[in-house]
Amino acid sequence: MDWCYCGSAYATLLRMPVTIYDIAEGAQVSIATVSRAFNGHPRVSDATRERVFEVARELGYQPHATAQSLARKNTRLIAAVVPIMTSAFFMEVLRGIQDRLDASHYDLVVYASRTLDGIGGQLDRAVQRGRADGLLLVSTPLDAVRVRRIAASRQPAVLIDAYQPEIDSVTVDNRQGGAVATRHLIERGHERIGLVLPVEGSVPSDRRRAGYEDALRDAGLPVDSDLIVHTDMDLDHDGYTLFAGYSAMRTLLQRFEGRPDGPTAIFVAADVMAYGALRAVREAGLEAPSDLEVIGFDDIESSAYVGLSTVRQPMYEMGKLATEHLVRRLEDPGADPVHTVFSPDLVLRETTGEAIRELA
Amino acid sequence: MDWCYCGSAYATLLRMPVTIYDIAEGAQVSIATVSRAFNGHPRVSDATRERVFEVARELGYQPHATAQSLARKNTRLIAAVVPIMTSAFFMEVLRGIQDRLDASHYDLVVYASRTLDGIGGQLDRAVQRGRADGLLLVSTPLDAVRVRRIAASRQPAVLIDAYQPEIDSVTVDNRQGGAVATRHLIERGHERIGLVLPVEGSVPSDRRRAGYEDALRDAGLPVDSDLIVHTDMDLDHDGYTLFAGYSAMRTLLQRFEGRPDGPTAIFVAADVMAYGALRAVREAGLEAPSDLEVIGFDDIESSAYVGLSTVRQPMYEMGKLATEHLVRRLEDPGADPVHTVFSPDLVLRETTGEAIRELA
DNA sequence: CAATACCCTGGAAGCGCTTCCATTTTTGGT
DNA sequence: ACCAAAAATGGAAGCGCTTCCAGGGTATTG
Repeated sequence: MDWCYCGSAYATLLRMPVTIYDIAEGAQVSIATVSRAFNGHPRVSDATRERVFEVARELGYQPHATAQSLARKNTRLIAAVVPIMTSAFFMEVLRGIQDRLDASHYDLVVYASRTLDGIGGQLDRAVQRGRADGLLLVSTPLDAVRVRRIAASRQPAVLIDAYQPEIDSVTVDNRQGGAVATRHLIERGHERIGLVLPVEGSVPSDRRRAGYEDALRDAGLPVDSDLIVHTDMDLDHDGYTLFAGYSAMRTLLQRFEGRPDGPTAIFVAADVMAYGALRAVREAGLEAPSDLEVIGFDDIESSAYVGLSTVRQPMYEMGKLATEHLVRRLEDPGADPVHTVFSPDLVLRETTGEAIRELA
Repeated sequence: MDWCYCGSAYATLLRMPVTIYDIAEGAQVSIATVSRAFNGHPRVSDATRERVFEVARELGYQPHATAQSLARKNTRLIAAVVPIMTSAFFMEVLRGIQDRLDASHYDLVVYASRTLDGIGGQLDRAVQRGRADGLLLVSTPLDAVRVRRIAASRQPAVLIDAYQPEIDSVTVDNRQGGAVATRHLIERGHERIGLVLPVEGSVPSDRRRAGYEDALRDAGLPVDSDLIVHTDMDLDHDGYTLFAGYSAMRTLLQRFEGRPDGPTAIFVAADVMAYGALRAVREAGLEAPSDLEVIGFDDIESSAYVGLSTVRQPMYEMGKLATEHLVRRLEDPGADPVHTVFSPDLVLRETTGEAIRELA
């Protein structure tokens, strides 16, 4: 090599970060050319490109992400806002998001909060100007103010498991799911069907409850509020926890203790909660499905092991599709909002009397 | 108000993003003063500060995160690199990280990959200059090259569930954990103890195996490789899956079918896998713990429901503590590496013959 | 009342990159 | 060999903020 990059050598000596200027100096070109070479711009001669890369490699140059973001006016970051809630639900959605993002050049910033209250603050951080290029909001309830703030932020957003007319969304039909689960129990001959729910006010569970009532009414059965129980504690994940299901189920069991009109089947609004409910059932000396049939909602991974009948929500697919929409909208900001609604599927296993079958 | 910010009004009209210049103009001060006001700099008169905030609120100004990052030379972003592996494990660690981060001004970028192969690329993205201020590497095996690259990136890093002499780390003593689990089975009178492992080469599981062998040797029992089985499939999460446990267990069961020297107890290297293993046991017409006792490793949430005896790994605490270390190091870059090793705890439940007890 | 100190504020230089525009060099056609 | 067109390159202006340095105003002190 007959060129000399004293400046760079000096920088190296001081362990200074290597900048585009060092490369320019080393390769005897302008920084504009270095930039173009690195960005695959066509108007750079092969010889120059080679030389630039050579020097860059030698000096261990990496473009500075923040500087690129500022100059390009985009961060290559997607923000996902998540109230952890059912952690398994979140995990699956996140997997879907990640998988789609892997194929893009976006990285993922996760804003998680433990409660619905905390979620507002997380959202605000995510929406900060210059933080991320797009927003993925999972199970995030939005008031009008926040919807406006999101619109004002000019960041494309996609809702997952939540709905707003003016924003793209990917949801599952919770009401239909609730109806499907309940109808299945009805078809199995049950007339007294219990319902175990997380805290009041959670939108998805309210809709599942609506579906439950639909199915009962369609079958000409009464809706008995004695058969419905909300978690009153463990608000940590909005009541979508094993323990919340356990304690709610105990409440229900105790309520009907010694009475002849107790439930013969239970619809639990989330699989994690159903695990807890099943535990309570066992502790009461009862057996599922012989004494009490149980069906959940979600179909998280371990439900296959537990043998829990449930309503499957395509969580992974929802995350993936939402990300797909977001990435598309990032490239083409116009276009009307798209709303995708998945239909939940019934998955039958032991807890509603299905025989054990092989996994996979 | 007697001042006028025509420029700002104009900007608002065009829906241009509001910058520090608009605020400066509106409040009749320089941008330097606006910046100082927003950063809580003491040398700003109360009157000026008020005026700046007033205008900012009116215009809906938010500082531009990227521009701040470039000027401040820090991103207020922490990168967490995670091979998803046992998703429950990851979730718990992530919760710990998030909880600690909530109390700071850092946001979290998650780099996840499905396999150990993919993790390298994720790491490279996370390490990019100007991307994040610090690194949290969960269960990430590092070769010498990567260790050097991390050092070169000048980003503080903390390893979780992995060890490198020159980098801060938070781990659990997997070997001890393996020994604890095995010793418990030995104490319960078992002499033929099976071992179910994920793919070969996973560092934590290798150490758990070492502990298993330690305990056997200490008890004067032979290490019989026939009793040890690795997953040969489902490399998706490195074999840390329900199905991988199921299939490995089936292999083991078939191997000893009809033989009198089969295992009477099994140590499964991860709870998720243990769920699959238990399933295989049931399908074989056996019952845990009466026919076969089973102990897992991790103590993920649902294990309490399943009644799985296991070795508890304080995942949440590990994430939280690692983040604590990282944040500290971010403020004080010097200082020698700190290595924290947690001791795993034995958690006894039904699958090793413990009676059902109440939850929580 | 002048001198010293202290506060508050503004000017301006970056942070490291992208990209428009202009200029120089090369290519190809005749 | 000459000219127009195309290709390659450089100059320079940002992107939106932080922060150093210095200037000017007001308050404090001898």
